[in-house]
Amino acid sequence: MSKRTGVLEFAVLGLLHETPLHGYELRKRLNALLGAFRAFSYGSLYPCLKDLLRTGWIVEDVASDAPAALAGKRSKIVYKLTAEGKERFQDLLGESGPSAWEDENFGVHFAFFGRTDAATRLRILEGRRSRLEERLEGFRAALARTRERVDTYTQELQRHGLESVEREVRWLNELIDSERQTGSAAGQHKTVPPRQRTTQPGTTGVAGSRGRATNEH
Amino acid sequence: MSKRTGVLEFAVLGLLHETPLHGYELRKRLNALLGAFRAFSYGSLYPCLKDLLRTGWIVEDVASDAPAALAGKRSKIVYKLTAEGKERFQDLLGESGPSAWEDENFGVHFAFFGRTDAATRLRILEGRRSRLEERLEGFRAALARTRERVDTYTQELQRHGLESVEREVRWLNELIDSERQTGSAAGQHKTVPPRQRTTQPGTTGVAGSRGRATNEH
DNA sequence: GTTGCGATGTATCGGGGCGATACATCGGAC
DNA sequence: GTCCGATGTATCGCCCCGATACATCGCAAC
Repeated sequence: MSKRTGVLEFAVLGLLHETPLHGYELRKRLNALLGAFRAFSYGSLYPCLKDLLRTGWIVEDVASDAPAALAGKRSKIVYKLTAEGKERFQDLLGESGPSAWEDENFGVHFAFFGRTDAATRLRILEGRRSRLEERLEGFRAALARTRERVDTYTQELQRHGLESVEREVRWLNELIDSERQTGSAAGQHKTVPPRQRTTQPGTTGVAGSRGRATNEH
Repeated sequence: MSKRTGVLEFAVLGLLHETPLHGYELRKRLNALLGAFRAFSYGSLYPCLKDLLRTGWIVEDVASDAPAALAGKRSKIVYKLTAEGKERFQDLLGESGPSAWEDENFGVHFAFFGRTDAATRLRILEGRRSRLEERLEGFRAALARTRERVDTYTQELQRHGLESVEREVRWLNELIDSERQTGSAAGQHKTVPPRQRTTQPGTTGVAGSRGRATNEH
């Protein structure tokens, strides 16, 4: 218990920040929130909720589902954020160091960009980009080193990975440009500008290695 | 122990199939072999080697590193494949069911395509593709469902993920076309045709969520 | 009207694999 | 002569996933 990287904690706190929820619904929103980035299972969620309960960031509430329902059975536990929990979430939102743009954490931070300070957003985006460029170097070096020494298909796999990261860098560049324009020029649009795709239609690159979820069972 | 999905076991067997290796070198090649697909640490490798030893797929050999070196210290344990290990590897190579194209396994199977039967290759590629197309449906549905209900940045994340999978499907399509041409027309080229990129230069999409490695520490 | 089934809902257990860590030796730079 | 980074072997804590087990609800089929 406890050490938990924080991504689950962060996401739960953020979701509960808007409205109290019970586990089942929470998980669905969680996996929608994080998109293809990653997906959590109950085996992670419930232990995490217990921790959050223990530390006092959230409290549970046996909801009278329908007001008219007779008391007794029909549990349905609703979790809601405490004042300390909100404070904690704000702290996490403010993070702009390397931990905010590492592989595991970037996705969540990005998902909550709507509630993040503009300067922090930009710093995270740029940190992420330089992280990926760093990795790109390593990839290119590895590709050059192993060329002619490994299987053709292995090379294809490496090239494939390389191009994915390249695409992700391009994606970040677009986002950074958007942020810069919005930030300096007009002062304050809602979140991100209309997003007129520059030229080529496909650019991104996150992709999920860890299992999609969506459909249970 | 034991239940091990098989990807590590598979990769180790395949690497050792070419030449005996010791742990350190094995890990480096492992992570080169799998490219951006995934990266294993010693915490996984050594326990796996123990299992393989136990089941008899491999044996260890205290290598006389340089022939002239005096015996005694300087351990350097070299692992080599047994006949049973080779057999096991062949069995794994022949797999063409769903397990061969699931997220966790597809990468390894692909990495060893050079030693895989052409028909099996095609079946795996096609299985993978339909798996991804299935997922695409879910994504699109989720995107439509959550639109206007979630954060702008969250939507961007979802779109990003969606496009990544779309790109991966295009990549698979190219590969499948290549396989088909090679297989029917000329009978037998070495592995994959010269790979003249059709039109647009960027297409792939695997990307790594789970940590790159390459640089230790 | 009851039978069945899929969605909603809560919860735990086993264990795979990662990150950190601890050592030890080697070759070369300074 | 010594410091440092690469080579090398190995373990431990623990996060998180997948599988699994229940229980209830609404609703459609028969």
